[in-house]
Amino acid sequence: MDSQDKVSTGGTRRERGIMRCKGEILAAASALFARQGIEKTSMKQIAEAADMSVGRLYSHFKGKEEIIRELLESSISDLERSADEACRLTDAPLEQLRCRLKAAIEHFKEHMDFFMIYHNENPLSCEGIIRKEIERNTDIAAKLLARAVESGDIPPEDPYTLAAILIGSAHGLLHLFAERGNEKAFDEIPGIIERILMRPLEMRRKKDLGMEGR
Amino acid sequence: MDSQDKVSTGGTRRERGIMRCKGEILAAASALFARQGIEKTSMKQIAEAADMSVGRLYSHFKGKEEIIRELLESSISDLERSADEACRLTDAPLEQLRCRLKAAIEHFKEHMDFFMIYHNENPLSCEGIIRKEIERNTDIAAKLLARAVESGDIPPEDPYTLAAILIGSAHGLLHLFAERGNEKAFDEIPGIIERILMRPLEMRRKKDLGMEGR
Amino acid sequence: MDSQDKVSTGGTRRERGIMRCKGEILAAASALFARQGIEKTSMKQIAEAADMSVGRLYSHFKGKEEIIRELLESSISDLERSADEACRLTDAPLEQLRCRLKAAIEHFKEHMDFFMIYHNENPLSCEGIIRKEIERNTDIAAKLLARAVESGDIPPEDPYTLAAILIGSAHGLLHLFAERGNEKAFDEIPGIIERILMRPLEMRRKKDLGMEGR
Amino acid sequence: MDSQDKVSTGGTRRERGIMRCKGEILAAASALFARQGIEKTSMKQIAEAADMSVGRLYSHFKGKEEIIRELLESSISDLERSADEACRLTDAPLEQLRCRLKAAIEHFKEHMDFFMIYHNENPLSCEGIIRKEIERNTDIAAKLLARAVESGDIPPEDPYTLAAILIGSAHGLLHLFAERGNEKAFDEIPGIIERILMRPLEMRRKKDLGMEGR
DNA sequence: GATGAATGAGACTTCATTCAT
DNA sequence: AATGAATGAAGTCTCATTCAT
Repeated sequence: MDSQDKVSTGGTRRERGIMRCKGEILAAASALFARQGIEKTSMKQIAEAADMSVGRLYSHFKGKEEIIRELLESSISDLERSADEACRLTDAPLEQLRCRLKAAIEHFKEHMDFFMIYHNENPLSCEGIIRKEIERNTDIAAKLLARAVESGDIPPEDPYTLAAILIGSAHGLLHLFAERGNEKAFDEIPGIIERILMRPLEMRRKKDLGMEGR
Repeated sequence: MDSQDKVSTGGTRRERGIMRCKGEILAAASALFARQGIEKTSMKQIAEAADMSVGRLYSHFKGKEEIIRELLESSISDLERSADEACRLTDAPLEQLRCRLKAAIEHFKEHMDFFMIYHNENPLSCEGIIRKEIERNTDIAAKLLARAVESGDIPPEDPYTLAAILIGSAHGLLHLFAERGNEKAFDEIPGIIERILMRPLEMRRKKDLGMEGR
Repeated sequence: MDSQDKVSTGGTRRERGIMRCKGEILAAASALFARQGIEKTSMKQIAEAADMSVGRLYSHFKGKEEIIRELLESSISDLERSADEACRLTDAPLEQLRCRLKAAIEHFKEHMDFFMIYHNENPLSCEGIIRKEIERNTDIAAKLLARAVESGDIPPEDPYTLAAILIGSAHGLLHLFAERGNEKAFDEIPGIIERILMRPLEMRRKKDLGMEGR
Repeated sequence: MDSQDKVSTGGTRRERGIMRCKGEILAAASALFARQGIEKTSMKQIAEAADMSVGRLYSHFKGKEEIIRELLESSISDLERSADEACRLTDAPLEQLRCRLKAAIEHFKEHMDFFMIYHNENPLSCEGIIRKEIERNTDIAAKLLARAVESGDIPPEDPYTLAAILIGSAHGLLHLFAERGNEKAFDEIPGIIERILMRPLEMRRKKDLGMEGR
């Protein structure tokens, strides 16, 4: 369901061929970037990994920069789509946040190459695409949290602060488990965050309410 | 009290000149690394920023690699020293953790260049120095948290999980405030973490105890 | 029949193009090395002499070291092949020695660039390739001389001593004639060595035998 | 008795100091050149080996080139002086040749550093000083041999040819023994050359005379 | 369009030489 | 005169990009 798999749908046969080719390039680049970093990966290496000539890379992309940008943008848009789809079934802000978090973590688990790039690469590289995505994510989370504050689900904390803590915690746990080579543990992250972060927040609000009720 | 300022003490006049020069190189490199990343910074740029010839860099450092290593190692050891000194006055594990966190954040605030490098650079670069430091910090925090669990200060959660959340949250908040160019807000981070993470943890434990007490 | 001329046989058109290119690089390098020495020849000079860009050199060779090694090794192996082929028709050790000497001298005459490198270059350079070749040649000559001693063709001198004298004399004469720019005189060297060195040696043996015969 | 030891004679105290200093530089350079080659030896290395600053090298020599030239010239002039002195006691050309050869070999044995430089270094380097010395030596030997031919001591061969063989043989043997690390064997070289080269030459002449006598 | 050899700018590094102290 | 830090030219090598086939 991600960009590399999208190659076989729509367009003429030629267009599909082109998309397949672009997909192969991006897949090869992704694997190399994840393993050895973007800067240390040369166009020749990408061409060899994608089993094609260097020249063909330039038929499909303007240059290395564009490969990086397109890879990051498509990966990020896949990630966003996953998150967006995951929270369609509910309107409750905290529920949406939980769904988005779970979807994002699942996505990383399924796309470890992207995870490695996203977590290891300098977020300033390639015009700050990664940095912008982090900001964007924080924004979305903060808006949901603002609604949760308004509706009294959680105490009146600054939503951006809460978002930063939430996302930072998730990153920290992903890092910890990835370091240990224990990607299966990714599944536990939503539960951990629920127990350590979300429930206490909600509890605090309920307790306050209970006290107010007297 | 950090490596760049240590320039003016001890040694002959010539030695002090040498140390000043090394300091100037490291300062110039630090600023460039922070702004544009390590890989994108050339020896020529460092030399120009430090207002000297390229050759002089090689009188003081074996090569680019050594500049990076020395900069990171001295910065990290400064950071560690700050943290170690900050927690000397207490034995209580949670108190030590709070002190270390506060010291680290203050250190980052005082050394924004290092902060940018530490937070943006690929943690695998330069033999994984940054990665090791993150692991080391997680280790220290986890050990303190383990003691806190044992002594019943916090509920029996996995200490590494808690450490990852704590440090991840701090990173997230640092990132948020740095993004906004609001470094003054760094000071609020310990309070935020106290309120959102630490107190609920401790409360949960006390409530449990209270319930047990019945 | 030597490496530079082997260009036009076998392979696809492209492969032949590549071999031609390698050949041109080796030819240009050979001429420069002969004229001004290996160390004093830069990659830029080689590229200019071969009428190509510096980068192209690195498409065909890993670096300068490899150009030197490949040039020396192929030249030396050509020399050895010439010598080996020249002595196939006889089994008599002294006859083989004469054939090898003649072939080597003819080879040098045909490949003056290689001769200059072989005779002028520091024999320790490039992992001692030249030094090893000299040793190897001395070994071969010494073994043939040992057989000649055993079979009574020459008096019982130490074969390595004789080999060193033989090869040293040849080198001395090559040097003398090369210095004078008189490469045609190379042809006379086998005759000279025959008259001054070989015949007296054989004569001595025969005289001894004659005396024994009484 | 060579240039390095000459420092303590003549001139004012200052001049002697300067000469001592030059001698130390040349001695240090000589050792380094012998061990690792001229090109691979840097001015800094020479200064360190001579236990002085780089700047001082330039007080005594115009540059690296001049150190090389002066070292080679003084070493060569020592060698020549040894040879010249050795043949003062006789007028017979062949006897003079024998004395010169013996003196040269002894000189090499006593000054292995110079021997290594003389035998390994590219004879074209430094304006061809080594090459000129070889030519000069060949000239001297050839002139003595010409006299020997004239006076009927040896048969009427071309004296330059004989000289090249003689010197080439000596070089070959020096090489052989040096390679084996057996410098003591240098002493045997005059005897070997006598037996293998000189005596047969003289014998041939005598035999011819004897035959003529009938 | 596809190929991959070729280009050439630019990175890192070394070192002979200079010069302020 | 002595020092050795500083200079900067020059060398080796890499790699994104181009272009003839």
